[in-house]
Amino acid sequence: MSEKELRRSMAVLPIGTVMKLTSLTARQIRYYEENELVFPDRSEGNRRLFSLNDIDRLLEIKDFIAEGLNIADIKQRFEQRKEELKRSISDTQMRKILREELLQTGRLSDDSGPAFPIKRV
DNA sequence: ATTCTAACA
DNA sequence: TGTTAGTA
Repeated sequence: MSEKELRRSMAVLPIGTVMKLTSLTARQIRYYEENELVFPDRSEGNRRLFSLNDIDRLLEIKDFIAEGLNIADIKQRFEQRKEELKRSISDTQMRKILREELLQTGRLSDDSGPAFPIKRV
């Protein structure tokens, strides 16, 4: 995972900050957590801590609600996206395996090397 | 001052 | 969803 992604997934924001950033009430934010739409961490004092990804997640939830979707609907959308991501990752790994296989066959040029062929003596 | 849980005139 | 009480 990249350094950038790690920062986005760091849970450091208290609910008050999240309220300002999302224009959601504390009640709504806690309610969405109750229904497993978001999963903030907890501090030692049992305070909720949100990450930037959580913020994005909450903003998406806000849009879905505005479009008239209920909690169950939103859950499904997120699960659908989850499956799509799995499928995407499978493809990536598939391509990787396929590429390596073609490289061994000596057909494809290795793009991780020089942009031009190296002359052999 | 903030946030948390639980509950509802 | 709002609001309020009693805490931590």
